[in-house]
Amino acid sequence: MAKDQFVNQIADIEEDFPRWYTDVVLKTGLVDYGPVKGTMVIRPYGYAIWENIQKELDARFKATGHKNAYFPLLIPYSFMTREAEHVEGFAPEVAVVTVGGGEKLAEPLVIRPTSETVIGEMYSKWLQSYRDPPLLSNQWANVVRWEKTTRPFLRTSEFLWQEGHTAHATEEEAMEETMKMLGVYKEFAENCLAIPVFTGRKTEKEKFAGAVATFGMEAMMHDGKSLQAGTSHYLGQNFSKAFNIQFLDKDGTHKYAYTTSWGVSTRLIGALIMAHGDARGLVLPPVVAPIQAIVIPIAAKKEGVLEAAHSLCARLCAAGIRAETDASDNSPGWKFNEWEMKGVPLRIELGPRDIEAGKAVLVRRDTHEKTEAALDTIAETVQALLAEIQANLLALARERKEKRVIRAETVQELLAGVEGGNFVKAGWCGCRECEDAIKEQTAASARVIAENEHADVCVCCGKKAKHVVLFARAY
RNA sequence: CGAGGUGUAGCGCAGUUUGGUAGCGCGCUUGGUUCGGGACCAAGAGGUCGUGGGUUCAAGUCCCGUCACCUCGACCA
Repeated sequence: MAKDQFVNQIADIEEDFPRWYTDVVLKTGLVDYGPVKGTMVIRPYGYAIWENIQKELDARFKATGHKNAYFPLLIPYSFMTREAEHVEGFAPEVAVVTVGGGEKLAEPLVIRPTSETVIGEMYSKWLQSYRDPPLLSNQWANVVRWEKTTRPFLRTSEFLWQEGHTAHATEEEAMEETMKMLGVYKEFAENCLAIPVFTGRKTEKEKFAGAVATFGMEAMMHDGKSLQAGTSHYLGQNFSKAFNIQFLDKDGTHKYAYTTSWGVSTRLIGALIMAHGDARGLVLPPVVAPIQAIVIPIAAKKEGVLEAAHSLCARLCAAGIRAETDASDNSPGWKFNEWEMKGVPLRIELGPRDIEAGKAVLVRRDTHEKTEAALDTIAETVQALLAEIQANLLALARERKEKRVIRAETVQELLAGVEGGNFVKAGWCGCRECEDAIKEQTAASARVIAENEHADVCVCCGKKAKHVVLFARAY
């Protein structure tokens, strides 16, 4: 089969990955550009992925004791300035409302870039007694950050996310929460998105503005670059002091709480696309795929074919499978290509020959393997295949992740490594100068600090190494 | 913010060098034949050429400005 038979709609994934990405997100109907620079419209097919992500994550947040709430979009500008590092980090990219109801506002309002400040303000009211903590909230919301360069899902001026915010009585509990939620993210990424991730602490340079410590999960994309897929911050008492989040302890004294925040965004959809996509387009893991199985009637106008397709589809839906029938007038070949580009995990072909034989043809998106299945037991067969596809995608991503991590002893090796599309582990002395120098010479940044690993010397300055750091070029 | 590129029908593009009737492919509409890897025939609809100004008898085409988007880099969650 000729290669261009499949890919004439989108740029070559190996030749021009950025173009491939834009082609795919637009042509599969995930997203469209909004009328304002840097904004995106998340179209139904893309939003359905987000809804599936939300469903999975929300259940995990609730299982770990968090409750959903909603805090206001508009935040008094003065709130931003109460935490010194926070305002320094976010001031350059906030959107500010200065006029309301036709009149200039006495105090400008920030459109939230994140909600630590406004939630801190509320927590200071709600936290009174030592009996109150922990406060465990999550909100699903939009945030605005005035980005200079944008790409759909990866970096947009406005995006959707969840942000968890918690307040605890002790440092230990807050730290435990921070790590627990990082673990929740990691488990979700692997089991739902089929994306294995690297987790670990961020360097001072890379941490969240206002945090004591930031922990991140990093995912490897098709081109070997890294995407920060989620973060969990230990905020210490930075925000509790700035917003006076105190409680009266058993000993009769007021104590500042220890807070955390953690978030993942619609960027995860970008991660999904760039981690699993191939020459034909999207490859979506069944757990989050909007359509898990697409039924394609062959010779649909022949007596009984369309009816049989609809009834097969209804049977799958009844079994809890997200299935649809493509009853459009396009030719079967056109539909095969279209639904492959859209990343549907399983295609089911049903034609007159199949109906007569009481079977259907199943084609996997991940391996393109064709099998036949008896119509009587098709729901079970499909369920099993979807589970196999989910597992296979994770296995493939794991294999790539393991294969593409190398170790470097010199900056030259580090450079060669990232240029070859690898993540590179290297010793680091812990100083900012070396981190900056490495970034400058290799265009790679410190993604996370690797745990339980040892290196003798810093890859940059040759002094004694404090940590092993995972370096990569990043989105 | 720096460098490069692109704006012409819903989408993708040609036409701009050398100013002179607005084109092509896909898609769309109607009817018919098809259907197991992007089917075919016939007849149609659809464009103030991103935008503002200038030059000219005449501007998609030349000149100046401006806006938007894309890529790479810088900056940044």
